[in-house]
Amino acid sequence: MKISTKGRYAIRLMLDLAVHDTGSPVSLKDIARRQSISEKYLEQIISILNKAGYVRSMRGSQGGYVLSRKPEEYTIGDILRLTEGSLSPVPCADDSYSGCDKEESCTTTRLWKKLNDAINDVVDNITLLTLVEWEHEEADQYYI
Amino acid sequence: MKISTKGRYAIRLMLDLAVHDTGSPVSLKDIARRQSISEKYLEQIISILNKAGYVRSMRGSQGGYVLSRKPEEYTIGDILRLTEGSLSPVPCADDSYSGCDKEESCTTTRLWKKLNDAINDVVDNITLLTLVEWEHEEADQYYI
DNA sequence: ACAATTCCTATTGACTTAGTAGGAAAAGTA
DNA sequence: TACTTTTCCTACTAAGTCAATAGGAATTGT
Repeated sequence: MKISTKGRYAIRLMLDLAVHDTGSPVSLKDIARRQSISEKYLEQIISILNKAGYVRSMRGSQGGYVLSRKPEEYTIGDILRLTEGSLSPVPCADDSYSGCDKEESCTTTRLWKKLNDAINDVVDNITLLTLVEWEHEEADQYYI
Repeated sequence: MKISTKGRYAIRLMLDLAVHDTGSPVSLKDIARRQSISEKYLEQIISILNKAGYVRSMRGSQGGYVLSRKPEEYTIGDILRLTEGSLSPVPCADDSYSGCDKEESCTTTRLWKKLNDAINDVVDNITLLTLVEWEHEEADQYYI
């Protein structure tokens, strides 16, 4: 019942892009250094985000990545589902599931759907902007 | 982000015991047949529940298992944590975690803790009795 | 004695995870 | 043009997890 590093790093990557959004592209090298994550591994993760249109890339020297939308337009659920696949705790609680005849009794499915709803309720109501704001709150504490 | 068959089967196993609690022990063979799960695999799972004192066993002919407490005294969270380990979606959102210095920024930890709380809120407020009641509700629908 | 049952340990094939590795292609700069 | 920086793409791998299967020992009611 774990979210893998792929999903967790994707969140940190996107948050890093949101925080360092100055108009000019941000290189993976910088993100990797700031987040202490292998640049080579981040390459694979951002490639998923790139293909899905979540980020835009500029190749070559001085190249890098920028968010293609505003931070408030990405939910955490979007990012996690893209990188992790379905967040449903069991296959049969997934909306796109269609193989449950007698395998799971409906009683336990009802349980899993409740759990699924609770998870979605969190990740679909927190956006990248929320995380940026949280980060600022944290920083404020040092000055107040 | 999946609950494995071990945890799911454990829930179905305990629910089966709760539903078929007539005082006399229920054999794994019967449970395996009713739930369409390999008896050998169930052995391993119920062994965990047995060692934790969740069920009591009677060996030999006419042997089997009975719940050691009342259905309302088991939460789904108890059963899942026992069989699956921690339900926390990431290591650092776990209460017993103590290795996070700079690895994860506190911002994302705050996110994972929210998710963790949401998950626990569901599984710790549903008991075996709840599942039994749900099962009866389902059955009722055929007669009303 | 026998059958049914729990108990215990080992093994296995498939899959997933968390990267590492090497190099091609593109683009800005000297 | 040559060089450097950067993205892009594919392949590989060691370690671990999952979901069982397998075989047999110990116990107990009939």
